[in-house]
Amino acid sequence: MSTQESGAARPAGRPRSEKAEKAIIEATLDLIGEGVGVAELSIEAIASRAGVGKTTIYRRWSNKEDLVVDALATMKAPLPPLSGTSVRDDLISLLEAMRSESGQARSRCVMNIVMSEADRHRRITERFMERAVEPRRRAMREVIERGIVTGELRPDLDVDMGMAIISGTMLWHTKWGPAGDLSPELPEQIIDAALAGMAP
Amino acid sequence: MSTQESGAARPAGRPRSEKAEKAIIEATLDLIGEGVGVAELSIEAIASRAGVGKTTIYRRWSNKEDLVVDALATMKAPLPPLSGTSVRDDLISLLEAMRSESGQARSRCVMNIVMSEADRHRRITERFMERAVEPRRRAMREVIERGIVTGELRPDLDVDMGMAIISGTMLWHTKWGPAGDLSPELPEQIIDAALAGMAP
Amino acid sequence: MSTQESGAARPAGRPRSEKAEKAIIEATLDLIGEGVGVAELSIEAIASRAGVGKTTIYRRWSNKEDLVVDALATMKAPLPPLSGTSVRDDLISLLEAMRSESGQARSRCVMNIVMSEADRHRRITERFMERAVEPRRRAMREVIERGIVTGELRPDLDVDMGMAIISGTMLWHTKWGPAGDLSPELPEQIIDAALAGMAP
Amino acid sequence: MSTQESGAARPAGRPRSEKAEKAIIEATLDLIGEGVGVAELSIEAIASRAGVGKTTIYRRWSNKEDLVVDALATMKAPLPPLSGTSVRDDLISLLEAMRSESGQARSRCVMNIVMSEADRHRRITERFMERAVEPRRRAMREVIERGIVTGELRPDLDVDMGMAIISGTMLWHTKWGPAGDLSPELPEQIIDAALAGMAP
DNA sequence: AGATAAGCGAGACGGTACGTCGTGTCTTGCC
DNA sequence: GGCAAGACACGACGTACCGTCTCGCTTATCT
Repeated sequence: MSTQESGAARPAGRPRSEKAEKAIIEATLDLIGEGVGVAELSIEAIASRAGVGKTTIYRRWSNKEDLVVDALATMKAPLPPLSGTSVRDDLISLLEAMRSESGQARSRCVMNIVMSEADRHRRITERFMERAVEPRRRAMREVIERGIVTGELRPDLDVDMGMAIISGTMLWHTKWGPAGDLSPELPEQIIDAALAGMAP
Repeated sequence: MSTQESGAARPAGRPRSEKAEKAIIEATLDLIGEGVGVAELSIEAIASRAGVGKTTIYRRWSNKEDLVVDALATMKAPLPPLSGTSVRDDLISLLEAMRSESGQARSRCVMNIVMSEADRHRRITERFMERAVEPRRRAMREVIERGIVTGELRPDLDVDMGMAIISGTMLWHTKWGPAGDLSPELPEQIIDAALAGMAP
Repeated sequence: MSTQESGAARPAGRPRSEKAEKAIIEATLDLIGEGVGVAELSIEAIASRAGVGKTTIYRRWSNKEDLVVDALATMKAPLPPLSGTSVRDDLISLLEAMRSESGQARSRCVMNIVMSEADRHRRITERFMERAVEPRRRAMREVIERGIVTGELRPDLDVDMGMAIISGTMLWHTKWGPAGDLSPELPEQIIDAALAGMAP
Repeated sequence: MSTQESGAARPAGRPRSEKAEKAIIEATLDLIGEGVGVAELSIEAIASRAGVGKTTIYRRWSNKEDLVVDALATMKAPLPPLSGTSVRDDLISLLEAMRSESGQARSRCVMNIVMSEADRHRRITERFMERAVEPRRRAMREVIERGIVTGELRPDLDVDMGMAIISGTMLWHTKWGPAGDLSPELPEQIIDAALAGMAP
């Protein structure tokens, strides 16, 4: 990596340490992954875990929300490859990606935060949705619309409602389903039940 | 009333004030209703709003979680009267009850807490589910099972999955749907979409 | 102990328990004797040690100061018998009484309180002086005045100043003298030194 | 002074504020000067009056006693200039200094505390004695020893007893004398009475 | 090479809330 | 009506973090 970007006007003085920045983000996600909520998340703990002074954090983010927004935004949505053989298979793949991700502590905690802070810290939710949820949403929409075209799904299907049914049912199981990890058969079961009302 | 209850040993000293207890619970729900999360919820603020000393709170609940558990548990589920004319009507009534409740700030905040604290404060969720969610769940199950008997629903319908679809889709709209209040037509739309896959 | 005093007009209801009263006073003096100052002296501790409810204390004394005043007032000044053979002997007897008393923890603590609360709780001091100090003062004054009459002391002696010298010197040794108990020879030494300036 | 002491390792981080330290000490003495005893002396009140956080106090002194010890230790003994013309004049000067000081509320309260906490908080007394009482004691001893050399005082005089008589008599008047301020003639009267027994 | 300037770890700062304890008052049921 | 027990509103305790502010360095660029 070049130490001299040609185009940008560089401010005087010592440049900010990228290493510190990464350590801070990582420490934040670490703590979140341990189930620490936004409120309990203490800047002091982040600083200490990142081996960094508090000033170094506050110099970059003016408050905790901003930091969390940026930290969560680094979580990307690893879209599964879709075989394209059938709508059913692709939808199952999408749900299976969600299911396996929900098995990881960090992802589950991030999801909790995103959902729980929806009211108090709207920006956290918004930014995260845009970066991490929207791509999946788009993928699911494409699959469904393709299904309508191919005749696998009813032509008068309300796409939004269809997506809501699939995602919502999955969400329901994640939050209220029997404790412990989700069964591997769940995506298939959900899709089959949902398709029953969508097939022509 | 007899001054001498035979069975229970009445403890010595001044009995605990029911008034104080109610004021504390009410103040807690008030603050929660203003969007204060469990973490930001300060015992000092509750005490002050309830016009009560902190000791009076700590005498009853040894920690914040216990208090919140009890406070949320007082939120009862006002089950709507079900006409019983058809499965469709009854399910719409159930969803409509949820929709109108989600319009109230306090209920919405309570729901947020219950969902967000699911990991950190499992007991909050458990107790609330048992007191407030389970009755509705039972009602919905009865409606669906009755529908199977009357032939309004497919005889081989997986009741649990059916409930997950309906509740989950509603939940989805509550959390991720277009901002602002839910449309009054939503319950009807959801039920119609869901029934499409459940009708015989 | 009779439960029925003949003469006094008796108020209705159960008479106050003399036993409780004594226990309270005794507990108070006990605690004071352990070096607990007026401020640290907790009504709760007194009640608990006396095996008495707090109400029983507050029914009799409206505040801590009143209780302490009464408690200290029960400490009497056991004036030593004065041989009367000589002024010197009598003065030594008086100081010796003070010396031996200062060896008892309770007396020493009481003295500390009386002296230290002089400003804050003037009534404590006043009442105690009147009951416990004044009699000794009077005794010493009589000895000195008798000495003037008998010619053992200078006829132009300022009696008040003489008393101040003797008592003050003793007080000084009590508070600032070498740590530990006062030497048995001290009274004699003080009186001899003081009489040097008082003899004719 | 060099800004770079070679030997001492300067601790990292922001140095402690001398201003805060002084404000705390001053607030403590202020409150003591208003007659607040050690027990009633609340750290919260000191912090508030000093415009300082409680932490800033606890960072320096782990308990109230330590703080009071340091606060009282800053009270210096402003020794009066001694003319040296005669033992009598010098002793009167010393007593006069004590008298005028006892007119100031703060000094009087400090004295009360030092005397009353002698048992409970021995360190308060010890440190204060060393810093504030010992210098005066030394001055008085020098005057008296000089008097013995010059022949103004008896050669066989017990110096310690002489000091006890003078200081003790003064102390007596301070505590038990007629209420209100001490008479301006008192020092002269005491010294004359005391010297009567010390002159050759 | 030296001056200038911002970033850095450390940690003190004025605050707020914590959960505990003791205050003086009150409210029970028993005596 | 006295009594013990103990709940009550209140306020100080000593602790933990907050977000801000100095410190003495270090690390860059610009003379």
